[in-house]
Amino acid sequence: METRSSFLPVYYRLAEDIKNKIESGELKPGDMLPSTAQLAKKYGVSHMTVRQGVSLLVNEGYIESIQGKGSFVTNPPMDKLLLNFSEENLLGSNKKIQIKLLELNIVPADEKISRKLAVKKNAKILKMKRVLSRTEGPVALDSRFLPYVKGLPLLEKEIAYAAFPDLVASHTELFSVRNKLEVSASILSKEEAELLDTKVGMPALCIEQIIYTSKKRPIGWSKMICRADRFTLTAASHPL
Amino acid sequence: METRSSFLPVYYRLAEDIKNKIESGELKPGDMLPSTAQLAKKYGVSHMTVRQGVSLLVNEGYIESIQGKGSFVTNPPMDKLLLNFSEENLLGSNKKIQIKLLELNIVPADEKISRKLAVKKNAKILKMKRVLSRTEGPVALDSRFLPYVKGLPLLEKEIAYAAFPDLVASHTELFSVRNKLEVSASILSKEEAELLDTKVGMPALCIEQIIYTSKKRPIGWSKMICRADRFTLTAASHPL
DNA sequence: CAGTGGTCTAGACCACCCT
DNA sequence: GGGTGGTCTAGACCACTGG
Repeated sequence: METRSSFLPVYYRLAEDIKNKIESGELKPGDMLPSTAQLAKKYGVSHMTVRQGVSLLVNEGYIESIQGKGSFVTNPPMDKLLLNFSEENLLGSNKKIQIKLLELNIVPADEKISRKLAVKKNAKILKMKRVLSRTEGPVALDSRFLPYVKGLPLLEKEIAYAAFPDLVASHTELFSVRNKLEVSASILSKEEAELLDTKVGMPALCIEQIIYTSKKRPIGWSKMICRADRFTLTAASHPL
Repeated sequence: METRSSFLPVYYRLAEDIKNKIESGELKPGDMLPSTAQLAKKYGVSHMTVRQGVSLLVNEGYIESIQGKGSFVTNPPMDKLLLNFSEENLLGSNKKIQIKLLELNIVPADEKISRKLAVKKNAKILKMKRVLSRTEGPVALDSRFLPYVKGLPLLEKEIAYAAFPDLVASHTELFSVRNKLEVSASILSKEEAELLDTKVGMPALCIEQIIYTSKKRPIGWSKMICRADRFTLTAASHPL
């Protein structure tokens, strides 16, 4: 008749148990867990089930297991942070997003582009330039470059609204991929300031994105200039 | 006499096998994997071993498993990025790092600090201010604030050189767990420019860090102003 | 219903570390 | 050696999906 507290898997409860002991301070970083055999006995489950639970904690970064020695509580690395970067995120989840396409061209690769995209100089490059706005006004100015592939028409809607990685994937017909971000700061030029409806000399976050194929070939480059007064990047340590 | 290509676990080879099929395009995002039973038969291993291999791919973000339906190739999310932020990283791995402690004080919490650290106004706050330099000169100016705990002396060496999360943990004797970052851009003030050996009006990356206990209580706040011409943040999508 | 992934077992064996 | 984690099995049962 007792209402069981767990409709959850055993290995999961075991993991929660240990996690609680860590967060309450009963187990401190560096401490060794009971051996799998001991835990198996204590919880009345099999060796494999214990391992499944402990593995979960290893994946979550709470525990480090060392063969032949034991499993130890780690002090979770706080210098590894998860950064969420997408346009929805940037502009808020509202539908009050305005995107204006300023330019859409095929241009020859100049020095810088050919370096960034690892293509020959004067190779055909699809270039687009957009202004992203929220209700209160312009937030970011975005320039995107990708190798032009003939016979792959893109709808203007798609060009304007697709997230960069998706756009790159759809234009190049290559799958999956790596995304590398570089974040810097700059000061708005006259042209940038006008497009972003503010004054020259204001500070801006400058976010460069390079999209790679599975084997290191760059297939897309994007540079985003964000008004610092209207946008900040956030990141948080680990999943926990 | 044949040299076996695998001194690696079976589940690992199985995972690599599938991974290769994904990266070569043989398996596309959305495709369903063979069922665990089929894979078990094909590779001549047990159900559990197959699951171990597939789970690995799930953890790495290649596969999504749905109970009752199947396991499917995902198009890996490119908006989730891993950011590495530490002072070694910031200043390069060299030992040519110079850290100068400009200020070390106990100050009463002002409006802003009391908000950031969720303490009462005028609570005692340990404040320190540092300049971080590489060989070519100053890179960043760093201000750190944490609630003062009496009877916890800190060595000056420690104060100057410890990573912020470590410092916070050691001063509060709490196991800090969460680290939240906020990245913005600003323009150097006269004072900042002097300390960083450059001119007023230069752009700077502005990185705020807040350290939390396991249950959301803020126990440390740091604000770092980085010369944009000497430092950029980088992040990359997922593990792969 | 049959087919899928998810959990769990009881036991075997291996690889590694320490003493 | 004895203790640790890591791999693997053969089979049982459950939970969920879909026709």
